[in-house]
Amino acid sequence: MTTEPRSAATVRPPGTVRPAGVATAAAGAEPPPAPGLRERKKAARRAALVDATHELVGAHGLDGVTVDMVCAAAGVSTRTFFNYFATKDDAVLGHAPWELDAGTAAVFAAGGPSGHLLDDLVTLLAPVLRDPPLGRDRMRRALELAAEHPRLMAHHVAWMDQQKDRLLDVVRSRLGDGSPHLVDTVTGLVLLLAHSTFVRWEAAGGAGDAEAHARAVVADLRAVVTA
Amino acid sequence: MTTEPRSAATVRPPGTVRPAGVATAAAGAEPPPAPGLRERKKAARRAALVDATHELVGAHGLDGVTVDMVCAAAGVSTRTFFNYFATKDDAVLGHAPWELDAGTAAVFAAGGPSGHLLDDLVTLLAPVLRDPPLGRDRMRRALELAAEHPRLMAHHVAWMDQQKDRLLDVVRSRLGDGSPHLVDTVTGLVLLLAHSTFVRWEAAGGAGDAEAHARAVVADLRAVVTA
DNA sequence: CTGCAACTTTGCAGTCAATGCAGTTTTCGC
DNA sequence: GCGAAAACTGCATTGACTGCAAAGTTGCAG
Repeated sequence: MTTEPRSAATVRPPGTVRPAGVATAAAGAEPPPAPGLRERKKAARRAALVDATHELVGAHGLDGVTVDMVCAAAGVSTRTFFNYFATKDDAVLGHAPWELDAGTAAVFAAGGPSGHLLDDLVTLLAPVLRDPPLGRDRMRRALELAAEHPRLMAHHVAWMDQQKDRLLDVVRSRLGDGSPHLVDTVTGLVLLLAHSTFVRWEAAGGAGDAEAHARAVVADLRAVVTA
Repeated sequence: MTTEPRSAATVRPPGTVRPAGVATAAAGAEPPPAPGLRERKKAARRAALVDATHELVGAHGLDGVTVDMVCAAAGVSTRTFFNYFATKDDAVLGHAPWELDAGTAAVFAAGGPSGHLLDDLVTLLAPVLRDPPLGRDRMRRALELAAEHPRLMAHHVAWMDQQKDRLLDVVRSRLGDGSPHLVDTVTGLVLLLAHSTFVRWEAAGGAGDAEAHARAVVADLRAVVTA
């Protein structure tokens, strides 16, 4: 590292804080295997880069910021930036790797928990929406920016589209291999669901439970389709 | 122009061919105002650029082709290329300006023709799907490429998302200003519809009527949502 | 706490997409 | 034909992004 560490994301020791509450209701849940220093540093850096980007964009506007500026601010080489993000815009949007909870996914694949496809989709997505990989605040800022800049929104949509594969697998296990088109359409529907939820959530100023917004979207969909 | 004209898209004189049939059922329809030379040349060039791009990509792969190569092949300056397409990928995808048929749009906005939102959406989109601005073949090739290259598909989705505004207006006039979220969700649904239709159409090898595929998608949606 | 293997970061050189500008050429409407 | 508007072109420049090989870190035995 070059000079001083970034303020924002200090590397905290492993199994400490735990967000104060709730043992996630459901079953099992082996304690997240306390990632090593390497992992934590990586996450911190990613977050720091996103933060630096957001600050600079706030100050100079989206196109007034160059990757080099961000790197300077975050104390990282340009080359490294691209080890973390494929694109400048990815940093703005805070796109980070994410996982579907394995347990929930299994339940979904088996046709549960409610048996209603759309409802179960919401259940499936809720955890990710509830705490996104980089935290709500960063996501919130990213969405605000996306709402302002069409290019970003487009990029975001595109990114979501690329995440489809993850979902495709799960949906396929639930629906079976018989109807590939159906699977595809459903997956698209999931994206729409996620997107609309984001938008509403953001429009509400980030208030309320993401899941609630998702349910509202589902209600709308039902109304429209059956009308 | 530098040397020789491109083979593919010759500039044809104005009010000639007319696709042999059907006076578009509905009312009025002033004959398309026979665009002047300028317009025709522009369209031809756009098409030529897309063709050149497709050929080169076929020969060298998506990333083996530079904008300069395309320009050389099409006999156009690099600078001009970017007067036609905002992006290299836009050329690959053959993104061109398009219009919603004013008459059909009006009918839709008024709640017609069938009164069922989804069905009417299909009716609304059918003309554009049926003859896309640059012709089916080019669209077909573009979709094939998009299916191969995730980046392109992403770009395409993003592009469609940017076209939303056009639709947003129409959907809003139909649904009223009361429920902005609903409008937004419906518009997303339209995109999903268009996209899924494309995909199926492409998967079918470009065979059959796009509208038929669209109706199939709608059927799937109904099944899923009401299940 | 030593040492090796695996993983990251970094600097550098290079490619190429994309844009602004200013001067020419082409088309339009009369 | 003729002037105005629109399109095309070359050029110079910026900045995103990549490959590579040389350091620097971390993980994990021994």
